[in-house]
Amino acid sequence: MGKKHKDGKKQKSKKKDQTEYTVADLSPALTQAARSMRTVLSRNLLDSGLYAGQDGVILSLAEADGMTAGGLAQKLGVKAPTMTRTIGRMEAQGFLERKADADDARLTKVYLTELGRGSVKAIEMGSAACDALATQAFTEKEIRNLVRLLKAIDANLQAEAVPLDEPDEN
Amino acid sequence: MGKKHKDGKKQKSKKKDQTEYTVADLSPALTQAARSMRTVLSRNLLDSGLYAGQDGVILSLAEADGMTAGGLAQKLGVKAPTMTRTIGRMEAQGFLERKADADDARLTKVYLTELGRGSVKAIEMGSAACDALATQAFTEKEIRNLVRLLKAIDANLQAEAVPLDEPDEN
DNA sequence: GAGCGCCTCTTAAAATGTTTAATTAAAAGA
DNA sequence: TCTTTTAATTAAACATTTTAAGAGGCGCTC
Repeated sequence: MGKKHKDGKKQKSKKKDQTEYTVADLSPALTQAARSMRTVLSRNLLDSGLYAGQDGVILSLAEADGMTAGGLAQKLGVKAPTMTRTIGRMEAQGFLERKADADDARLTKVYLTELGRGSVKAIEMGSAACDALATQAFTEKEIRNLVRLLKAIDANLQAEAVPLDEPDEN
Repeated sequence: MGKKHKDGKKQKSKKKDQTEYTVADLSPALTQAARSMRTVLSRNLLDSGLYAGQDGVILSLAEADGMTAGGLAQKLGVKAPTMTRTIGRMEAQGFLERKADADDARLTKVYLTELGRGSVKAIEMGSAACDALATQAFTEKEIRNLVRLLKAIDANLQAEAVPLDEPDEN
């Protein structure tokens, strides 16, 4: 950018030397960090012919091949039609294939193809490169704590966002 | 066959009591946490008639009214046409208005309307509620460290993502 | 075993968000 | 004056997501 940043452009609420973050800084910081990571991840994924959002499907299947479409949707936090569309696109790209379940014909099970299985390593490498880049100069302890807190945030929010079993009558 | 090593030689994701997270767990955890937060934030924002992504514009203008369209785009990490579109939608909704700069007619400066100014508090409250929900049972120190690390991640990724001055031919 | 309800997935329609490329307008400089 | 650069917008294209509605199959009850 051609602009010059002045040093003391604004000191809204933080000490100039301490950076006293509060809980109010969390959502913007999390949003921004996730956006930056998605940008870098997308760039890495493009080399495999994948779009952002598809890598989660591949990795989930690499861990448990033959998941149902609904299971994938739930695991990745999207609605069923979204997953149908994503799966359809990825099937057209040759990364995976659908097979009807033998026992229950309502279920659509999703399996990785050879191409899909071959892309797992590329995805993991791209993801690892992104993670390494993001955590430059972090200690292992910081990384462990960071992941732990992120997972706790997710659990806290999902507990509120999805009141799963609201037992009315049992 | 599709499964990975089943006996825990690395216990990367199978152990639940130890939670030995590694750097490889970062991007999925960050992605998931940001998705959950966006979901909750969107729900809170809908009460104000705002969509996700618009709150950043309001808050930026609340801090510095009269920013240019380009400045908003840069601050929020989107391209100029995206910001033009977002501003246009929000202007139609009555949250802000555009005015040409008096000195430089190329610049479009953006100002909050009364409606926009009135929504600032609602946004901040919704954001604060989301943050509080997300950080249940967190200590203040954990929160400070978390925000600090998230900002560091963003800085690390942006430093790589935007190789600003790239003198290609000289 | 026929009908009814429920579950799973898919299709359809609509809205948002994003990008690149091209266009318009205005300032800056030679 | 003429050329170049800058800022914003428009246009075209595509990805992602959602809700609502439809199609098909399973299980249970009578």
